[in-house]
Amino acid sequence: MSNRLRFAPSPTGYLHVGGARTALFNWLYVRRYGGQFLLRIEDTDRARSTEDSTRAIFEGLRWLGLQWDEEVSYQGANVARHQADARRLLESGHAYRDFTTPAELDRLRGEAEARGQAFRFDRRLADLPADEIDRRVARGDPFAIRFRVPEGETSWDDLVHGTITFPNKDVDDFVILRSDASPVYNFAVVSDDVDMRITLVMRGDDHISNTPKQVMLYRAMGHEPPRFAHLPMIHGMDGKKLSKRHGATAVGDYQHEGILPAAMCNFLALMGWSPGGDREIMSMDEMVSLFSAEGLLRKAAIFDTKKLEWMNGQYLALTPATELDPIVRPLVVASGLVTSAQLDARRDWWLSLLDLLRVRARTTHDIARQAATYFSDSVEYDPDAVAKHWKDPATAASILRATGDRLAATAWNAAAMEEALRKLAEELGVGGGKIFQPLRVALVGQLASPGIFDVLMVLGQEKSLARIQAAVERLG
RNA sequence: GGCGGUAUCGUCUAGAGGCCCAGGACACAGCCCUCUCAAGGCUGGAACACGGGUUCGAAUCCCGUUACCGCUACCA
Repeated sequence: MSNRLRFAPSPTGYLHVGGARTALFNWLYVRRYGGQFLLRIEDTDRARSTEDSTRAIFEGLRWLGLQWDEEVSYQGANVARHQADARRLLESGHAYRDFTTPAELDRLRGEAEARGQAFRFDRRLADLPADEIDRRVARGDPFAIRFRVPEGETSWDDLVHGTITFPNKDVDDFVILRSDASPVYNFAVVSDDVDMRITLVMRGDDHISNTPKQVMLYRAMGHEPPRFAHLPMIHGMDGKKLSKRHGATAVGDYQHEGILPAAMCNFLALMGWSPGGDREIMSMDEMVSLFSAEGLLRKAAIFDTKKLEWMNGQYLALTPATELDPIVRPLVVASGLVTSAQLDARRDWWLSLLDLLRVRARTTHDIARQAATYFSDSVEYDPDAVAKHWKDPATAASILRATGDRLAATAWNAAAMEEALRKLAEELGVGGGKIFQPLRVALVGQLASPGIFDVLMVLGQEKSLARIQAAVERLG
């Protein structure tokens, strides 16, 4: 039988990195072992669900490259089936009507707490004579439908944890259909997973305690439960569940901070899974072929953005300029210094600039930021750079004047220019840095840049000479 | 409280009884390379939660303790 896995987020926010990781593993599993990867939006909680977050989930998944098979399903559209399933459970005796009101339940819970005891729902509370039940139903009294948990114990063979067993006595008769006839989460999930013919449920391990309930529901409904794999949580740097306090937690945040989707997937894959050995940087294809359920980890991982950025830097260095172009281009165009058409007109030049910058950037924003000076007409001088390399204006001006003269008389190629400037340094009796550094400030205004001859080449003769001239004037 | 889950450097992890007085990566520090910054190379500090077993031998198996996390809702 072919594998059918699903990712089932509730649209109550954005696509969380934890959710993205879960989606990624479901996707990897299907890619590796074959089958379908499905998406189900769990929007039964009308009050908290929004279309915006549904859209954010789609966008996040698409950005990461996790395309789902078949049509998206919406849990909210399945309520009629949930109700029918509940009714069937009622008829078969696996469930019963409970007329206890929520207020009464609250009272009982409060009393138990006051006594220092754990509140347990007592089935006898709902144990009414049949004619009394009929009378109340006829009268229209509200009731919830509760599942009758059987004697014994419930266990399953978890793909990541091995066998997990729960004594049934530890699980209360839980509500499956509220008095307003809306289904409760644990029930809707089972009804939907049965309907979608899900074979493996891979989700966060915060659902482990829900699993015995779901397994019992499958059996009561006459179905074999699917397999389960409970993935570890992702925590923030303080070891607590990742939340807004930890800063960026939505995959969209990272997209906007200039992280590449491939880097994000690679990083996420390493939270809760390891290919074994020392493998770290892996393309999507490599991850697919390396993925295995055996490599799934049990321990919660802490999300370390420092390592994500490092990894992104690795990807930037690995990604050809032609692939970076569509990502970085909108960023530099947004700076207003250049138009997309102008970039097209000098495409080779633009790609070579990207090549220069990508190897020393950690995010695509770093690239865009550093690219700005190559488009602008004037140079913005960083005060620190000026203080360091133009410390003595007169000396700086004279060196720059000499540099400019020499460059003007040299063929505009890196090798020739390097030879000329090194010769100049020798004549002046100084090290190369004494020339290159002031020159760097004149050309880009910054302490750091790509190699100075690369900068000269990419800036071009006219612009370079003009900037040197401008620097000399400013210093003089 | 009850039940369940987890436990290797600050962080991500390798490790499936001897190869481990524990390896790699991020971060940190130092050095090298070098026109700067990255990248790269080298070096350093840094961990098997604790206590009992089992075994000739345990990070690896068992038990207990502790800590953390989750569930314990007519939330999802």
